[in-house]
Amino acid sequence: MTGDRTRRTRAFEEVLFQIERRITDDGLKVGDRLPGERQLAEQLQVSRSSVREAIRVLETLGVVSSQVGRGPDAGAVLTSRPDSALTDLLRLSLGLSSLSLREVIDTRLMIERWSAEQAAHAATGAAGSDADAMAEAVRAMESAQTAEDFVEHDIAFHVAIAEASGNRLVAAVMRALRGAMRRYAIEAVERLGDTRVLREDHRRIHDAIAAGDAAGAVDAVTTHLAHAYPELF
Amino acid sequence: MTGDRTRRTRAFEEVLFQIERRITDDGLKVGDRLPGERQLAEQLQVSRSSVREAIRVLETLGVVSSQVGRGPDAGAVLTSRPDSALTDLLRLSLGLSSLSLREVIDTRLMIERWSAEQAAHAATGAAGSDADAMAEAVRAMESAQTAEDFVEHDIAFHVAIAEASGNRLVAAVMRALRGAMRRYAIEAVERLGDTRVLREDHRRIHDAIAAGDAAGAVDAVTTHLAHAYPELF
DNA sequence: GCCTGGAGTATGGTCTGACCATACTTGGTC
DNA sequence: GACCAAGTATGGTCAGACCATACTCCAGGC
Repeated sequence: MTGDRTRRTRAFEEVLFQIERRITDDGLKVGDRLPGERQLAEQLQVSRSSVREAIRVLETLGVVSSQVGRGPDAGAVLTSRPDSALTDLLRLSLGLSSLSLREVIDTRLMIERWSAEQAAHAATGAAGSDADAMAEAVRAMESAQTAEDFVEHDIAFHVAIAEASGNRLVAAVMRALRGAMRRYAIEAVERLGDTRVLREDHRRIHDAIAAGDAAGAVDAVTTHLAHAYPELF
Repeated sequence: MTGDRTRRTRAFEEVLFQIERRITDDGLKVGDRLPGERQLAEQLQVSRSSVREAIRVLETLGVVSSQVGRGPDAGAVLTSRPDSALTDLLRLSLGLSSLSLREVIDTRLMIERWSAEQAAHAATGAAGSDADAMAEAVRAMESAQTAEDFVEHDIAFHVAIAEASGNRLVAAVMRALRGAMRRYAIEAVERLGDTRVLREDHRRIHDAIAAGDAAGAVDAVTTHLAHAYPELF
């Protein structure tokens, strides 16, 4: 017989399960520390290597952050940085061609339209820091000299819109999308040469959001993405 | 001085980098195999533990799958299962309270509306298997006896919509969202008791998509989510 | 010639124990 | 009180061993 699908639970998976159980049952919060690797190994009756592999998984998922040395901040501390995990995931999926650029860009369009709409609705309230970030990015793009520089601030601008939506999950996905597409974006800007159209689009988006004009913001974003990816429309 | 932020790159991170370089440069595809752990360790001049930690990271990201034993399928094979990584990420973020249920549900609403619209547009073409999956899920929900059972088929139905959109990234996010929310969904169904309204909503969504009525599909989905989460509207 | 069963072997999974670099903690010295 | 050196707990890394698994190969029997 070949291809038996059942697989024994690996030791590090049991460690993962136990750590997650502690998080949910003991109500651990961001900032709390996990026991040291050696201590955890003894408690769970596994080797330190297995504990390390489990912690590596959690670190990959952005749930813990390991610090060497000694003191209150040393060891495995619970954090929350889902961005890098999402970014790595998308970048690798693109590299493996198991996702097409088209799919990523369509997703971006969906998020961006939604974020712009939400941000415009929220604009009447506070949202000061996000608005500042948008304005700052728009300004920085005016003086960008290289494509890398331009894209960096372009990313900051669009991420600021997503953050202004008030939804951290959507913002995290947006950051991941742009991070994974960074390389392609730089190439696209270099190919384009002139960024005047893009910069004008940014101003329109910013103005519409600041004015609380949701429909206008959605429209401006849609136009902008069409300019940025003419080959897909 | 305290809190120096610079950190030496760890050995397994170098391994990660090298593996990713091979994927992009050598054009490795899903199904291709990586060298064995021992061989990789020797090639990169690191210990096997470091190689293992790198592979564990890639496995967490759903990029490789490790099989023991010997033969063509043994070893670390490149795959593409971003779902579990996304699911774990969301579940842990919810457990750590670094994401609110509100944010997850709002994201779901965004995705679901978009997917329904796209699926309706695509309905004129083939999309046979997704339509089948939807119909099958609708049928199964009629005969579900327990809340667990109902939610299982409910998830299948909504995932089928996302898949019918034709965007694998959106579908993966949808699967992750529902997977991470499974527990809450079961509780919600138990609290609700009567699922007639939900089942009627599903039929409306299904009919609208099958008829290619995009606006109707979006509307039906919005109504459905309002029924499913009355406390958020 | 074909099938069958056992030996061989490459794979990941796990464990042990050691050593290193880091960074805080402690305590002594001036 | 300020400063510096020893102590120590932490993660990071390595080497080497052993196990379970699952395929490969080959000898033997039919």
